[in-house]
Amino acid sequence: MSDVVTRIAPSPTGSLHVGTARSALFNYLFARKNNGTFLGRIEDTDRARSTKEFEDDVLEGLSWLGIKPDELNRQSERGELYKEYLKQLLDSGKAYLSKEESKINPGTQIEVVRLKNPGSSVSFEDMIRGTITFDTGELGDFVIARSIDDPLYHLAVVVDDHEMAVTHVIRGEDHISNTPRQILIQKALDIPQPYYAHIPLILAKDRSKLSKRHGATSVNEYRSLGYLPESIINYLALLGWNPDDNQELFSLKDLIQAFDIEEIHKGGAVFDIEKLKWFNREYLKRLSQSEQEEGIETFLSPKITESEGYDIVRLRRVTPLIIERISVFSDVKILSDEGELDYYFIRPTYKPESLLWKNEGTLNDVCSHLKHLSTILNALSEKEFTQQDIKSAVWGYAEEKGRGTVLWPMRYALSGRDKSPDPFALASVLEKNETSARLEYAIKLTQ
RNA sequence: GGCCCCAUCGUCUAGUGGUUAGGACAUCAGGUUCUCAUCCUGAAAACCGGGGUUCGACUCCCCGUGGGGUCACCA
Repeated sequence: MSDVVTRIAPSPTGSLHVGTARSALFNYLFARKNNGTFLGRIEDTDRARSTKEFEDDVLEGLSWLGIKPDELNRQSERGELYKEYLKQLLDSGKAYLSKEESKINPGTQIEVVRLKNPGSSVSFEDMIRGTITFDTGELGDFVIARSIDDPLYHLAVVVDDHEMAVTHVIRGEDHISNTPRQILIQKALDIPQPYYAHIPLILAKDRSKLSKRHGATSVNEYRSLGYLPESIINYLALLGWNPDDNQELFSLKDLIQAFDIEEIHKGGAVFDIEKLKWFNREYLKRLSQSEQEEGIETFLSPKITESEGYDIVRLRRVTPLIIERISVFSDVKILSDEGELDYYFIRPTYKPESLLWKNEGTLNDVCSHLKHLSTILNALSEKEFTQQDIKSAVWGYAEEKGRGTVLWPMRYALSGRDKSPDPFALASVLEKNETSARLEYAIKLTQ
């Protein structure tokens, strides 16, 4: 086989769609697997709808995911090339100029270029689906350029894939019905046909093609929610492709190793955000402590970051506890908006009755428990104020008086919340001074 | 509607003629030091239907049914 060349050919008319990202990924994987080249080509022949902003968005998205093309081209810069091929087609009589009324601007006359369609039956070998046959009769003499200087998609694609020596066209299933047209152009130009592989579509929950109306579809949206590129890559790869074994976690390197284009499925796959979240959590756990801190900090509410008790040391201690409760960094925003993270940084206030375990017992009992706890904890040095040490110090007393009756008020005094991490973790994270201050506050409340 | 593609738990999937149809996510139940989360264990959950072929079909063939894609002077 000659050197493998694949390509991703997005049109910059929108933000990088997850489907485009997956097509790019499969092209990237196939190229790398075969020591080939992965090309990028901006398909901006529709100048009215293409923008520089979207182009940047798409390109940035791809490099963020780690699948940046080896080379990049823009169709808008290759006009001369298409013109040459168009002339060749015209000269050989395989295409012709046709004066007709514009469909876009009714009333005005334009001269489009149409391909003379022999109306033959066309078939091609799809690497994923096998032989696909079309009767091209119904296609008629379709338009391949608005004018000699203004090529349309099908012409540009065929010319570029040929000029760039693309060997494998790996693209979405929605292009299957475009393929016969492109083959017709290839035949008219007498240029060879690349290998085709049409990958299944990413579907929404209702099993239709995933589009904006179904919610977040662009890579950038997920990126700004704090999803990790590794998890998006991993998830997208497993949507429509699977290795032989039960392995689920794959780095890009692993994917190149394991990837086999023949194993890509034929049926579409529903995009399941829950599974994506699961992947994201797995990669979140594998992040370094400082990366975790940084991610958390960007989503913490101002109420917390601007509070007096907020500092980076506290954040550092608290990070593992937060990571345990989120699957995406943006969950931090949800949690902090709900006040679930306040107590790590801000001293809580609450009604004294809340300190009662299951609403039983008396405030008097609670007071004496808290006093005893305070004494025990004060006996510990700041260095000994670890989760383990605190637990061993308190455990005996809790066992003796009843775990709930002791632990609930202790935890509540530290968090002011019905739900929170356990009191030992809380105390060690808050450190000795803040812990005793909060206990003192609770003791006062109960007196 | 024409043409084309597809079809295993709710979802992603393993399976290539003989399996208790396996795994993961989600769900539910139980357990782990008070609550929450984590973690552990377990449970429920699928071969679209009908014909063939075959000693034997989830696996092969045909026909239905269902779903999807596409029918531009967009890409």
